Amino acid sequence: MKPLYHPAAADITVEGILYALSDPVRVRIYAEIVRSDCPRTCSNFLRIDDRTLPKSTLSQHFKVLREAGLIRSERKGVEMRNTSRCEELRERFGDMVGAIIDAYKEQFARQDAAARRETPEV
Amino acid sequence: MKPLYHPAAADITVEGILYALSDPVRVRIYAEIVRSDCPRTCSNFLRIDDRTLPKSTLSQHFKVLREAGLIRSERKGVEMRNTSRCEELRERFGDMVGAIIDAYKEQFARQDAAARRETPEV
DNA sequence: TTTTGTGGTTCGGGAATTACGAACAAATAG
DNA sequence: CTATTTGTTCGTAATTCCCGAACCACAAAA
Repeated sequence: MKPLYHPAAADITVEGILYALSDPVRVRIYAEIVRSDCPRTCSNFLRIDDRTLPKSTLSQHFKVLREAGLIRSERKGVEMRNTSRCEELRERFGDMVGAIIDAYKEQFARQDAAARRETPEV
Repeated sequence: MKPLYHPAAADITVEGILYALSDPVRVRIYAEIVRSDCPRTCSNFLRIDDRTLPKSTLSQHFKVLREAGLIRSERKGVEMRNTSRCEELRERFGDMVGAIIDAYKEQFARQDAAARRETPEV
């Protein structure tokens, strides 16, 4: 099986990060990886945001996150342990990634609130 | 001619902004608009980053920036005045956009430095 | 050791986007 | 009016994206 490509910290680009995080599904995944203590696997996200995603699609999303430099993936037996590269990113980009995640969090909260207003619970 | 669509501040999304700024050409344009005192026009950017861009492509880039909510465009005679929507963006997203621009600035500086090392001037 | 199961990747093709040349539109100058 | 300048729209080729099907690697069961 092909080795997993991870860019060196110096090769991580802003455009790569922004592109990776410009997809709501990928952000949900990334935010959960950041938030979580233990590493997350691909199949932790088969259901996300009320949608069921095929695993081929998920695999692609993880690849994008990995090759953008946002996460580190290690095979551990059958599964893949994904962890965030926080420290390296902060080192290189200051609080940019944090600011993005925060902005998304607020947006998701708004959207959830709006949805709840539409459908005021069953 | 069709009216120009500008999203209301409340309708600006994080993913829209990240996507718009995940293209190096668009970032150069946006950064220049932010930096500049007077409004910038489309044809200010026919040459950018050592490439010549067709104006149809440029027009699309401006449209993406506008519809993401990053810039405001007003027809003034034959040309289009583009200004940044800084205040609204800061209001809504804090320092996210600023952090992105700063990160890009540093990256561009690095890349220019690396290029100069390759070609140590004629 | 074969079989079965699980987690994930790769491949292929249709759908959706993107880039850009050509034609067009609107304002202004001569 | 005609010519110029600035920018948009349209059509199409090229690229990218999504997802089902097939596949690969490892582990545990038989």
